[in-house]
Amino acid sequence: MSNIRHALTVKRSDDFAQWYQEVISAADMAEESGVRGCMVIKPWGYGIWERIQRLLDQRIKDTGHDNCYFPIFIPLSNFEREAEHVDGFAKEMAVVTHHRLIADGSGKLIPDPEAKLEEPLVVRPTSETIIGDAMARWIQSWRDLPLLTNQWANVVRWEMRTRMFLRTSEFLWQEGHTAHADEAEAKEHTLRMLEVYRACAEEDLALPVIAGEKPENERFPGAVETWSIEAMMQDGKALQAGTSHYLGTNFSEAAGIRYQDKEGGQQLCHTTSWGVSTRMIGGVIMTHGDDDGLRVPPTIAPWQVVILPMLRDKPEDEALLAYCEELRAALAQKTAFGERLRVLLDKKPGKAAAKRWDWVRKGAPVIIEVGGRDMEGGVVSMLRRDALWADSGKPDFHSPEKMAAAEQIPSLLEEIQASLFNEAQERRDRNIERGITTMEQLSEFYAEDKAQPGWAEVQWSKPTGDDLEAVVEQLKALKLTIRNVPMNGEPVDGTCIFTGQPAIERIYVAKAY
RNA sequence: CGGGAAGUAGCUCAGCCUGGUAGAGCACCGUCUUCGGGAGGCGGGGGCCGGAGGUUCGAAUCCUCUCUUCCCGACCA
Repeated sequence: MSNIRHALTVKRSDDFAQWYQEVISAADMAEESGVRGCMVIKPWGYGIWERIQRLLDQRIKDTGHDNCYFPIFIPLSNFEREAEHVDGFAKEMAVVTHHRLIADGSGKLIPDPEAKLEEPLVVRPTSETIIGDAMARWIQSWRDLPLLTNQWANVVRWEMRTRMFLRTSEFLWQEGHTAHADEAEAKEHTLRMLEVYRACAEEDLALPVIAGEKPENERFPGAVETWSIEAMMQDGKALQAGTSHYLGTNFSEAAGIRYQDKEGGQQLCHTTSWGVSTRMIGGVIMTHGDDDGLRVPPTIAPWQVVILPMLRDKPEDEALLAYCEELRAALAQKTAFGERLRVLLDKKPGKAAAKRWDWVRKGAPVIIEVGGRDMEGGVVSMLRRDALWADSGKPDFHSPEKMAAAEQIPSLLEEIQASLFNEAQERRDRNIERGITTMEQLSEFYAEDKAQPGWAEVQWSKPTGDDLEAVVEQLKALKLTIRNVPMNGEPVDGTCIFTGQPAIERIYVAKAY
């Protein structure tokens, strides 16, 4: 295996952080923008986001939500109404204070002091407050409930340390905001959307996740309950891939979101919010990427099948292109995952062998090369990106008959999707340690010399307030965080690893992004 | 935001210490030879050396400031 010449220069096992960056540039997904913490998302990266958007948007609509769009600028006073919320976001907000520039006399432009805004506007870091305002206007009676909305937008959080896709100052996301008549219904909805995220992550992105509730110290500012889906990356760290919040009446009180009930009384609404972002793409990279680049799950691959004719710049090319076009047209009629196949016949000049490696790095699920000899034999040379190498150390080409390939590919794509998911799930399960019952064992498990320890599932007594803070401090010393309390977790049968008291529930502990 | 490192061709970097206005490999363009494979020969294009000031006869090179990136930390729905 060691004689394989991989398509990337950095291996995961040598430097995971650098490998991650190389995948992004080698797969041509995104690049630096020159603006601190902001990236340019290139066609292949954005194409993956568009796929995620399309699939998730359908799931959101299927659960009764309507899309809308709210302003990117939020009046400062609007933001100030919910105290915890302000506290959580104040440190990382971009603020607009002027509406005009003026020449300073030395060829520079400066904000015009005469054009200072009466009230500063913050660039939205999230939209609970401004959507809460709208909800207060839109909701009059119990007949208006539940109010189920969603918006696709960009948000800005002035992050101190950024990483492409995982944490950028500006990122793209979807934020759902709903209002309900009572607590039970709002809580139920919070979990319904968590389940939507679980399904999206596992079925669309092939990311196995653990859904559960965040501990009190990890709650969204202003939330009563915060739930998350957590995925394990190949270096064993956890990635919070989506969150769903039950906000109680906190934002309703702040914005005056009230309705008249059937008895004629005024009631506060119970609201929820939930979001997933372009961060998901980072999760896809760190879950499915390998030493040859990205491997995109077929459901979210902009192109699922790429056909590369071995052009020679000679008259014979025409027949070869026609042969490839027949295959492309046949494939384009097929469906997989309930959608038409997305097939590219890559006619760009250049040798097929060189272009092949470009598509390997990008992670197109199926790559088909076609040369004159294939054409004579009525076959094609097919490569599975998720099973790239043969034992010989060379790319593992298969040679099905052309139309047979067209027949096989839909089920092959579904097989690839399942294979990527299973590989990730097995790796995750293999890297969850369930036998830890003391802090000593935990400390040993995460000792500095252990390369990729993964997660620990431990039992605890669910301390709150200062007691919880003490636990958080202990974990911090080991660079660990509590990820979540898994839903449907095993019953407890021991004592709390932190306090020694009888355990109440199980939690996942891990290093995290 | 603290500590460290770094910004020179599209990419990876050399040159900087010991100032004299730029180099390599890959990529790119042309051409020839190849042609079931990430090819080779020859020729060629491309850089105000991140930006701004300063020292100097002269700055990629020395000094100051600034911007950006990477690593570690703090912070982080």
